[in-house]
Amino acid sequence: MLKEMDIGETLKDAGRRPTPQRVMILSAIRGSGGHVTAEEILRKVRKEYTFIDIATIYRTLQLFKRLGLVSEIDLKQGSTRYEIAEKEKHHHLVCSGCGKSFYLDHKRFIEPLRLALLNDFGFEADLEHFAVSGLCSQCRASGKTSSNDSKGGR
Amino acid sequence: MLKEMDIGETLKDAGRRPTPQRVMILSAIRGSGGHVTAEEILRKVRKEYTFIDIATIYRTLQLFKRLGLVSEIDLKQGSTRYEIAEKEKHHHLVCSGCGKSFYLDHKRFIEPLRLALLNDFGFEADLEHFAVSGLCSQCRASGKTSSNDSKGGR
DNA sequence: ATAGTTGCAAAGTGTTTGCGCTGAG
DNA sequence: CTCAGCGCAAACACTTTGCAACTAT
Repeated sequence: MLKEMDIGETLKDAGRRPTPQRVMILSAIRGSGGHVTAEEILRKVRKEYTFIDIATIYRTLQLFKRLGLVSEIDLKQGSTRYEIAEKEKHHHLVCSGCGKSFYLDHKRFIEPLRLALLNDFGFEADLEHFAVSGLCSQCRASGKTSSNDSKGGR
Repeated sequence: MLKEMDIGETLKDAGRRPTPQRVMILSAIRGSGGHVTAEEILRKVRKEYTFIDIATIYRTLQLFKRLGLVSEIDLKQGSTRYEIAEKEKHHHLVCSGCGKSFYLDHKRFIEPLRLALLNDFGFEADLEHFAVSGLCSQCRASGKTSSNDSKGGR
């Protein structure tokens, strides 16, 4: 459970300033309970502070990424998403029916694959953070098909 | 071994014309021995026919995709790549050191994951075609680090 | 004629950059 | 003072779209 305080520390340690914008951006991500796009962060922060610009969001996200505060996920939904970095490696199942995403434990599901690739090919897979799309059980039950034609939605 | 002929059949069956552009685009992909970007196809085809436009490439790629002639891969390297569609499902290992990519068999490596997700979560993963980035054995041997900072390169 | 196809130019996304102004150290 | 950080506008890379001309049937 990181608290607001941390951002100050982390930023100062890196010789950066904990500006209001940065604090707002971080809490916007925190308050979203998941992974958000830059655009979504922009909208959230604008409720508090109208003048924030998308460039600031992107610059801040890059900074946060470098500092290990957030991590990036590409859910293949057009734009990159960001979430608060956690110590435990994990991935996402993204339902193309309802858009929801689910936590996928690394050790149990992904590590075996990583090891297999390493053993069989000597390939050191970078499975830091990725997303598997598909249909969640609910959507399957309600008879949706994997109408995942990408582009367009939203 | 599909031959040039097939494109004619496939297109005609779909009520489309096997135009020179389309033939050239398909053989450009074939002749690339792997997965290519739209831009790369453009360059290849232009050697034969200077006036081809990138829009035609994209339109044709969409058409080919719909007809099942090519499949799309997002190697996360900026632009989408395309390759000749094969019957056997497979994926790619993409080395972030040398850029090379390697074939990854579906049944052996990915199907187990798919089944696990289905059993454990009832999640029907759409693991059609994806790419795992990392370092190939050669690059590991030659001491490269996973300097995969994405964006920017080229 | 009719419908499919093309080149060209323009528009669209999502993201990044240049720049001058501001404000903390 | 000095440099990080900001908002703004413009640039960027990749992809899509509108349109008028063209072409096989």
